[in-house]
Amino acid sequence: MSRTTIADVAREAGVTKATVSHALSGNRPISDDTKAKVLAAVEKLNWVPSQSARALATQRANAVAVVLARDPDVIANDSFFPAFIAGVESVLAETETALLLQVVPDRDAEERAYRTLTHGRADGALLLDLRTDDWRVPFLDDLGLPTVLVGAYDEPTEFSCVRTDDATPVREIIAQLRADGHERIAHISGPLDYVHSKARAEAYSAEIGSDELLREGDFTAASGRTRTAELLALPDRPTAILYSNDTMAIAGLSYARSQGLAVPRDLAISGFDDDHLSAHLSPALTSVSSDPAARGRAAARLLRADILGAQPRTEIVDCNIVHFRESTAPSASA
Amino acid sequence: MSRTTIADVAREAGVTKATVSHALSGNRPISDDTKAKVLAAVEKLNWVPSQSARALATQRANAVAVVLARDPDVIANDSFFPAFIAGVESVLAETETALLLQVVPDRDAEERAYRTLTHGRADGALLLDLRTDDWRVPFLDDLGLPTVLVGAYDEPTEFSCVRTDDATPVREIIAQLRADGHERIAHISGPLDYVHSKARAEAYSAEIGSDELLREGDFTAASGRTRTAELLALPDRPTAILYSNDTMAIAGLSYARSQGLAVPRDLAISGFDDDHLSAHLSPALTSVSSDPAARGRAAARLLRADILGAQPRTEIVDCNIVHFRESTAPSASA
DNA sequence: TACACTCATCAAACCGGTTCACTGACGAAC
DNA sequence: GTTCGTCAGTGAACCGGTTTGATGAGTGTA
Repeated sequence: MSRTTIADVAREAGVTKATVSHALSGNRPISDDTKAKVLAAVEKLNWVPSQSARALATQRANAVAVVLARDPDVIANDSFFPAFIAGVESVLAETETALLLQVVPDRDAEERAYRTLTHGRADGALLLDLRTDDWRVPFLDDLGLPTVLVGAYDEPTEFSCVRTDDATPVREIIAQLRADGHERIAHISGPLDYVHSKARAEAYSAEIGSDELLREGDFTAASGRTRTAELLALPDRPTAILYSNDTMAIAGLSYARSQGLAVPRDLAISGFDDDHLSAHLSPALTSVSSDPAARGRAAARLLRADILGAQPRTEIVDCNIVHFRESTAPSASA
Repeated sequence: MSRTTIADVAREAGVTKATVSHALSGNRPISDDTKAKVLAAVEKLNWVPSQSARALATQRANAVAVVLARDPDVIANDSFFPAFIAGVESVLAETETALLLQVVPDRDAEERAYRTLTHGRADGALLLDLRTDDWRVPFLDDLGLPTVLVGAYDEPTEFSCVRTDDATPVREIIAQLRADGHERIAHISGPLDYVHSKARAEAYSAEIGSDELLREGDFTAASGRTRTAELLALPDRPTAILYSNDTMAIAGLSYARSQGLAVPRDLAISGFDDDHLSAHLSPALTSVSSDPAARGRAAARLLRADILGAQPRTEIVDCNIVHFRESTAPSASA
């Protein structure tokens, strides 16, 4: 089954390839008459233009890419990612743009991946898991690949950016905990070179006025457990812990319990990112839902605009909502 | 910055385009001497071949696709999908194959997506969320697109297939529950036109010998709650419920509790698919881990073989492990 | 010295679209 | 009746690779 090409359609309609192309794209005026003939031929032959030929001719891949340098395990346990992708897709679908996903093991592979992308595979990229002073930003700038940064990026940059306000929910949670009588409030952050971890940790430090009870985790359950153990072993242990994601919070909760502490009576716990199961735990986990789908939609729209040549701009998606649940309920003794 | 092409490399190395191509692909013998010159030129100019040009010339997109017709919400709450994708990627990365992800709203868009894919966008596809008598199977067969089915598919098919044995873990759980003294064991399934839901439900029915306590859910928390409520309202209510995924199980657990039932004392509960948080719930949820990453790897390998023209074959990934946890612990009263 | 036979390289065609410079026909203006 | 402008459509070049048939140099043989 040799596939039908635009030449077949042209022959069928009794016109040239150029006419077929113009009739369909509308780039040149074509009489309604021949336009109808072309459409009929397209229909009859069930023709679909070859994406690779079109990409070569137009220098447009009609695809955007997400390159992830994460460990497969981390991807699997991340509640942000799938929802974000779903949001991205909902926008891309409108323009028949495909989403290219690439997971790479190391920086070398990542550079190669981006290089290949720029050469006919994708028209733009979304940058996730931003680090402070991320090497990819100047690299992609160099490559000239339209890019949207997801997360805050403080260096000056030519790229569009989707940010959220992570400081406000942190302050809200701390305010509530204080109102409930907590004075020793700790924070277990994600890796501090991730911009979002850092933003949360800095909001915590600023509000509390000290880093004494700040510990750096890495978003895994194991680190949630270890850091929690450290904090609870302190002579003057915290009565509340704010975690930078739900996985660590739940691991912490389960450790605290194993030490005979009741949550929230002896220890208040809050997560971040609101995993879909968190509301169903017992105690239900206080967390911050951040509508990853909305951020995905915003990022996709910005990227589309960038590719079409619009000025880069920063969009703040105001989506963080604190859900206070049982795990931070005021203890009866307070 | 007009990108460098193979012609630039050829000029730099003092040879023709053809020689560059052969030197790199090894399709024709090229002297070590010129090969070295070519490589030096490639290095110097930092040349990366254009994927679109290559795709057009070779009729190979070097990409495979996953088209999802799911609701974005469902994607966001699915623990299977990200891990599966991660597994797929780990295999594709070896051959610089990209993964194309497309989320479509309806069947029309899905057909169009597949048509476009076959025309220069992708070399093959992975089919998820298989239904009994799925229209996509004959459709893709017609299109001639190499495809791997993920999940059982009972109709005769020319496609490769990655299956799992879902019946055994269901039987194991039921056996354990019976050993713990349960006699009224219910099952809340996923939509029964999904092959994996159906396989689980059929294993349940066969083992129990009756459909009296079988209810059809749809994998959402809401359905888990509703169906649980129905079962618990029965005059002779079940003392154990087997859910077809963890989300429904947790929703059911939380409903049962709201009705004053203790888990596992008054009601034993088991999930399926082992969400990463399930082990951390309290009570920790008995579930079946199914290693989605392993299935992703198997599917990607089969697809790669298919694209290269291998005979289609079915691979059974034996990955289902039942994790018995507190939610099905034998009640003290038993 | 002529012949066959490799081996390395070249030149051109090809993949399937898009785009641009050009042509021919027709109507309006002078 | 000639000239100009517009409009619809044509033909060829082009995008950047890969592939194939032809070419020429170099070696071995008769």
